Amino acid sequence: MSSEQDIVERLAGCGLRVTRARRAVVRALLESEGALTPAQACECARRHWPRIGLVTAYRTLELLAQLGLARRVHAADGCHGYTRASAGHHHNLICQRCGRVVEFEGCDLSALEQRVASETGFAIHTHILELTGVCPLCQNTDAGRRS
Amino acid sequence: MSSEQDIVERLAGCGLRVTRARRAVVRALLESEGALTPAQACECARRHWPRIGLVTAYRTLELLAQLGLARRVHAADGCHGYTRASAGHHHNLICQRCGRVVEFEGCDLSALEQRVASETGFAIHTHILELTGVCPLCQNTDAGRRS
DNA sequence: TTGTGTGCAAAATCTTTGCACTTCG
DNA sequence: CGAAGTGCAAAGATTTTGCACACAA
Repeated sequence: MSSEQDIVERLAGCGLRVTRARRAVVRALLESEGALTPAQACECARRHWPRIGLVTAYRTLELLAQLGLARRVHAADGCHGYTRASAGHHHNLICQRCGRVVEFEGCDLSALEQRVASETGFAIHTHILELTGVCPLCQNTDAGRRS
Repeated sequence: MSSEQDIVERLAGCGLRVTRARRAVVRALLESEGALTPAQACECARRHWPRIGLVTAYRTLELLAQLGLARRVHAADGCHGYTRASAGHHHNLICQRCGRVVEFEGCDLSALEQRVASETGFAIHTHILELTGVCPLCQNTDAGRRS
């Protein structure tokens, strides 16, 4: 997973400014175990930079997502959450009980993609893949308690 | 793909009423090649039942999704669209140019799921998978024209 | 006939935009 | 200093809710 330092360097490398507000959003994402909506990210970021506004949370999450430093989480109930993202091709594994998000890599869908491509005639470019289940902590906890 | 008749029977079988508004939304979904947002579904459904209101489109799509007769489409720009869904475990293949949605089946992720489960300790219950690419029609059309 | 389902209007949310002020580089 | 970035307030969308009426069963 990227560190705050990595992200700061990445921003600077793109000619983007490293502001307090952006740092605060980045920290919120790194600290959170689960996905954050813009409103939640704003709230968490305020711990680091109280003056941050909701609009900046929206803009910063969108920016981080474009840079590949954050990723939208597609849950059954919507896709308004963002989570930190490592460099490279990764996917998310989400705990349906506590919301924790863990990354994994090494999805090998090329065989599937080839089969579907030849069956449908589509040229397949990319995919969305997310696994959902129950994390070890929640398994050890009798049904339903939150982390 | 389910026919209108199948869907009607499914509704009736659940003790739900088969109203004109519901039929109109079902037809809108079946006629559309791509995913429909509630607003779009409402507009299309009006061709069959002009008095339908937007609220009913929301409620009906949600209802159909719960019955497994419709499915949310998770695109990069959001997940506010619904598409028709066949019975059983299927996934969507989406044309990034014209928006056409095609179903496919036979995703075999069990090996991947087992590997990730043992690496992370999660008990994996389900997954979201969508492929994105360019459909045959759009491939034959010089960049960018819509169907 | 009866109660589920509907449409409408209004409320509640969520998201984007415009603009003057800050602040990073 | 200069321009990118921010916060605020307001506008725009989207989604939900309350309620009287309609209409499948």
